[in-house]
Amino acid sequence: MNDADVYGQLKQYLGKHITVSDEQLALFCSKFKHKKTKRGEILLRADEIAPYSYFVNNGCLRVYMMDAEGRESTRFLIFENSVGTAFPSFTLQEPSMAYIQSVEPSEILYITHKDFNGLLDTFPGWERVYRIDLEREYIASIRRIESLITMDAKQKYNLLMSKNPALIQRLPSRIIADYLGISQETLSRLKSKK
Amino acid sequence: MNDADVYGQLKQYLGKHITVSDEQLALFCSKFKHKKTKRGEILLRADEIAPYSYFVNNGCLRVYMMDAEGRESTRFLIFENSVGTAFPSFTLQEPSMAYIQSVEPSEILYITHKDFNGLLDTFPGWERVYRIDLEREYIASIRRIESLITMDAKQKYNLLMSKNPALIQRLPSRIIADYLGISQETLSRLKSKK
DNA sequence: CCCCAGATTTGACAAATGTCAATAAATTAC
DNA sequence: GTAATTTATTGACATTTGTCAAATCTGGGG
Repeated sequence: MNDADVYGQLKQYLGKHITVSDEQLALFCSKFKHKKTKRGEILLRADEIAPYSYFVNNGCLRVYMMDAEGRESTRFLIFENSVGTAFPSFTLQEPSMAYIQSVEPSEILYITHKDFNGLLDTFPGWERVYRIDLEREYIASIRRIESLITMDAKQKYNLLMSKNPALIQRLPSRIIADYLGISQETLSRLKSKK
Repeated sequence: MNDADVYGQLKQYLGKHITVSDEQLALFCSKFKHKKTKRGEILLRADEIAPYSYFVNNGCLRVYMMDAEGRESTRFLIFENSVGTAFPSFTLQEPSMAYIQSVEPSEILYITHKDFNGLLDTFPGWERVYRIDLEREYIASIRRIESLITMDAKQKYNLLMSKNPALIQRLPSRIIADYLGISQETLSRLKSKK
């Protein structure tokens, strides 16, 4: 894939919801910069204000918290062809509770908060696309809350298996465990028993 | 409060974000119907498609799920001066996993899905107000996910106490417990110990 | 104002999950 | 390819939380 293609997936993502001219698309994409990350690279640290929102071309970003004892909890995962960041920090421009890490070597696009908000004011249809995306992500978070307040460890794991098996194959089980809010030992036992 | 005033809070809510003319406000409000509910009244049952989104003038609505054994889990609470519904069902117009119940005698406004979407297309500024509200609620849900995957029962209760003491005073502890995803007995013991 | 259904508390016990430590397996970096 | 490092598994045990049952409390409706 040459440099001219790095915006192809972003254009497709936008085109799924609205139809815009090629010049408009080019203008939209010009706000995004391109970057390749190494495995394990940290893109944001806690207490920093998230400057960017990311579109993942390939690879995976992980938004996670760390407690005083160094224990990590994965709040969110961002895979190919989706947008994400440390959402509260980016949106409110306040210090982040979370880190962002590239769990795989990834190829990503990123946009500043200022440019992001600028597009909302100036780019026709972008506020709608973003709003619909927000609805989708909010619904996903509601489903996750439901599973967290109603299910035990095995049920949560089985649900993830059925809804997102790719995630389980792809990520180390340590991350699966702290995404589900259980210990790695418990997860390991679930896998062998069931 | 007479009938002419039932839209006062909704107008204030809208006015917090954008400035609109009185006629526009009146048009906006005309899409909302007014209703008083009894304590315990069910507004939506699981498997129904949520027809309405609600603005609560006073009182409190509760969005909850019920498992096969009849155990309830509170997904969401909607207090005065805020908007809410069984969000996934209302937004996607698909059968709801959740019930909506009025936990107190309440006074509410409600709007159909069709009118809600109509306003997004026709009412200047409404998509923005709604989008910003979505961001706020999505952030709240992220915070809740964080507390669910990182905290034990006592920590979750203490957090709720510090962030939302009114909620604890106002609602029966059975509901507090299933909002936190713990049993009422565990909650009762936390309260006496700490 | 009283009664009663529902809510809360408490006790005894069971089950689920976490913690710590040791070992085994896998993956990365060189 | 191999050593070094991380990751995953397993065992033993502690802790938390859930479950069921009974007793007590409470507040809303008549």
